[in-house]
Amino acid sequence: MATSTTRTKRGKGRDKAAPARPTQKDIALAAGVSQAAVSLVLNKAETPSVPPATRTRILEVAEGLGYRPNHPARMLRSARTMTFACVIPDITNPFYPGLVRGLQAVAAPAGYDVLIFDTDGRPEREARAIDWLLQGRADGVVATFFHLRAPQLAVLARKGIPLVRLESQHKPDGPLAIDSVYIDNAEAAAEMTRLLIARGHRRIAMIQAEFGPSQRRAQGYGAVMREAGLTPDFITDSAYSEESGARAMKRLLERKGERPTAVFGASDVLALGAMEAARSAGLSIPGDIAIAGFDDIPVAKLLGLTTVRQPEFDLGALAAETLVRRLQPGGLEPPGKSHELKFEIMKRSSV
Amino acid sequence: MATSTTRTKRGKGRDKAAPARPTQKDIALAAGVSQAAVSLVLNKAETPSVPPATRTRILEVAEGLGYRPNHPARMLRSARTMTFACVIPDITNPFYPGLVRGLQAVAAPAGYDVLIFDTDGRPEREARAIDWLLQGRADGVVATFFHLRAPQLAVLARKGIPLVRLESQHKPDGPLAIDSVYIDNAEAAAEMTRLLIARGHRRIAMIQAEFGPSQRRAQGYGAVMREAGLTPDFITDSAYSEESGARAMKRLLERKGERPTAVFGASDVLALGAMEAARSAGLSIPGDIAIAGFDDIPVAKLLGLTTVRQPEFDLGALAAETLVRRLQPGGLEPPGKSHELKFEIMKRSSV
DNA sequence: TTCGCTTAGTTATACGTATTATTAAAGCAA
DNA sequence: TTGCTTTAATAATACGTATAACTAAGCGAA
Repeated sequence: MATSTTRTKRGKGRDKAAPARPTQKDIALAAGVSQAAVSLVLNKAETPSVPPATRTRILEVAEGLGYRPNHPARMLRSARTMTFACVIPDITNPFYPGLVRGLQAVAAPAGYDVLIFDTDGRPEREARAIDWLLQGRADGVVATFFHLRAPQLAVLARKGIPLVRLESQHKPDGPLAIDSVYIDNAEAAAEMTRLLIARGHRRIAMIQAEFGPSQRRAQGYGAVMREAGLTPDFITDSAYSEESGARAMKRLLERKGERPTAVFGASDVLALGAMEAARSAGLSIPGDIAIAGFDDIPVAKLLGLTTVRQPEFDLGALAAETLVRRLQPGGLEPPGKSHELKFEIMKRSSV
Repeated sequence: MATSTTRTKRGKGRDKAAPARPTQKDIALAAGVSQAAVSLVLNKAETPSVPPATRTRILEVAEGLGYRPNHPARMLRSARTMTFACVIPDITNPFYPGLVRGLQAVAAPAGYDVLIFDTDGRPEREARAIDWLLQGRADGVVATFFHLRAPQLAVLARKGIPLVRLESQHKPDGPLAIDSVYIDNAEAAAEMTRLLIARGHRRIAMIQAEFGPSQRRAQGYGAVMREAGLTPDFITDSAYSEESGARAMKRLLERKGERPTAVFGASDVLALGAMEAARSAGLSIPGDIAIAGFDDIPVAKLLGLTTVRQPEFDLGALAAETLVRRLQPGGLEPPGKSHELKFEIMKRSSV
C-alpha cells in the first residue's frame, strides 16, 4: 500500500483545518479548462473565444464550489484596491459619521469600500496615515488634516493617489490631484457672530480648539467683532470634545469681571460641553447666557442649539464623486479644484 | 543616435505620469544585491546571512528611495490582510462609533486596521457583507446581524475567518470559531421596567423596532409587566432611528383611550425621537410622560435620558481582543465562547 | 492544394513579496 | 590536496488573478 499522504493543499499549518477557499485553478480543474478561460468567463460579459456551453459549465462549477474572487490577488494584479480611505480626527464626533455615510453612498455603487482611519487630531497619527496610504491600501483618500500641510500631502498625489481634503476655506487650484470641498467657515462664523450681535449681545466669547477648522471660524468671528467695535474674547482648549468645551466654559465663568452674555463654540461638540457646564453652574440658556455652535450635528436639533449647518452628507458624497471621477480611466485631470457648498444658520432656542 | 525610448517602468497608461512606488527590486538594483536579500533585511531583525555592512546599505537605499511595502502583495503572499471588518447597521447611530473606537484601540497596537461595513439592518446587505468577507478582505470580523442566523454565518468560520458577534443574550458554545460579546438585554430591560413600575407607572408602553436586539429587550419588559399584573403595550416601528421613534410616539398619542404615563424606547435613538414627538405634542417630560431608553449614547446624558448603559467601548475592545487571540499562531481554539459584560441603569431626569 | 479565417481555447507572464533551497567562495583542518 | 564548514549571498518558487500572445483544428474559398 502506498503511503499517499493526501495533504490538504495550501496547508500552511497556520489555520487549523480551515478548508481553503477555491481558486480559479480549482474551477479550471473541475471544468476541464484552463485557468485563463475561467478568468475570462468570470470577468467578461462577452467572451468570443468561449462557446456558451463551456461558459455555462464554468459558471456552474464556480457556483457549485462557492467561488469568490480573492481580493488581495486582484488588488495586486490590477493595482487597484477598490477602497477609499477616510482619514478623520475621531469617528465619535457626530459630525463624521454623516460624512462617512455620504462617502459610502457614492463609493458603494461605484464598487469602492470605505476604510476609516482616526487620527485623534494628532500630528504623529496624521503622519502615520500618510505612511499607511503609501502602502497602497486605498485608491483614493478623503481626509481632514489638522497639522499636515500641502507639501507633506503632495507625496500622495505624486504617487497617483488622489486626495480630497475637507477644508475650511477656498484653496487655489494646484498642479496636483489634490481637491478640496468646503464651506466658507470664516463667513459662516461671521454670520453667526452678526446674529448674536443683532440679538443685542455685546460681550461674546468664542471657545476655540487648538488646531483644525477652529482657526478660520475664529477669524470670521474676530473680524465681525472688531467691525462692530467689540473686543474679541477667545478662550482656547485643546480638542474638539465635550470635556474641552466644558472646561473652557468653566474657565470663562471663573474669570473676574463681567461674564459674557453669549458664547460661540467653534464646534457643536464644544458648544454642548459649554451648555452642560453652564447648566451645572446654574445658568439658564439662553436667559443667562446664549450659546451657539458650529456643524449642526444631529443632537443640535434635539437640544435646540443654534448653530451653523454644514451639509456633511453632501460634503462626503461630493468628495467621493471627485475621487471616482479622478480614478476613471481618462477621468479628471489636474489641477486640483476647490468646491464650495453652502452653509445655513440654524436658529434655535439656545440664542 | 540611438532611439533610446526610456519608458517609465510599469507605465500601464492608466495613471498619468504617476511615478511608480519603488519596490524591493528597485532597492536590490540600487544596492547591488538580490530582491531576496532586501526582503530578508527589511523583515527580520537578525539576518545571519547578511553582514552588517550590506544590511545598512540596503536600509539606507530603502530609506533613500522612500520605500513602503506593498500591502496587497503582502496580503497575497502571507494570506493575511491585517484588517478587521466591523459590520454594523449604521455608523450614524451614536452607539457604534464608540464600539469602533474600542475595536481600534485594541486592533491598532496589534497591527490591524478596521474597515466599516454598514448594513442598514437589511437582510440583503447582511448577505452582501458575508459575500464580501469571503473574498478575503479581512482576517476577522466583529458584527451585528439583525437577520442572518448561525447557519448562514458558519461559512465564515469554516473558511477560517473568526467572527465575534455583538449579541443580546448568552449563546451556547459552538463547534466553530464564532464568539459573542453581550450584555443581558432581557435582564437589563426587565430592570428598567421594574424601575418604571417602582416610580408608580402602570401604563407603560414599549417602542420596538422590527428586528435586532429590540426583541430580547421586549421580552424582559414583557415578563416584568406580566409579573406585576400589568399589560405589556408594544408599539412597533421599522428601524432604530429618531424618525421611527417619533412616528411610534405619535401613533401612541393619537390612540383612543388612556395615554401611557411612561414609554420605554428599545434604544436611545428611538427614545430621543419619542421625546421630540412628546415635546412637540406639548407634553412635558417626565411630568406628563416619562421616557426611558437603552444604550446610553453620549447625548443621553446631555438630554437627561434615563437609560441602560452598554459599555460599547469595552464591548468593541473585548471583541477585538478575542479576534487577536484567535488569529495568533497557536492561539484560541474552538469552541466559540460567549462573553458577558455588565450593564448599568443610568437614572436621569426623564423618568 | 494552399491560404486564410474562425473557433476554442491554451501558454506564458506579470503584479510585489516571503521563503526555501541552492551555491559560490573563502577559510581551515587533516 | 581533499574535504568540511562558514559566510554571504542568489535563484527559484508560490500566492491568485488578469491579460497579451499564441496555437491547433476545422472549414471554406481561391
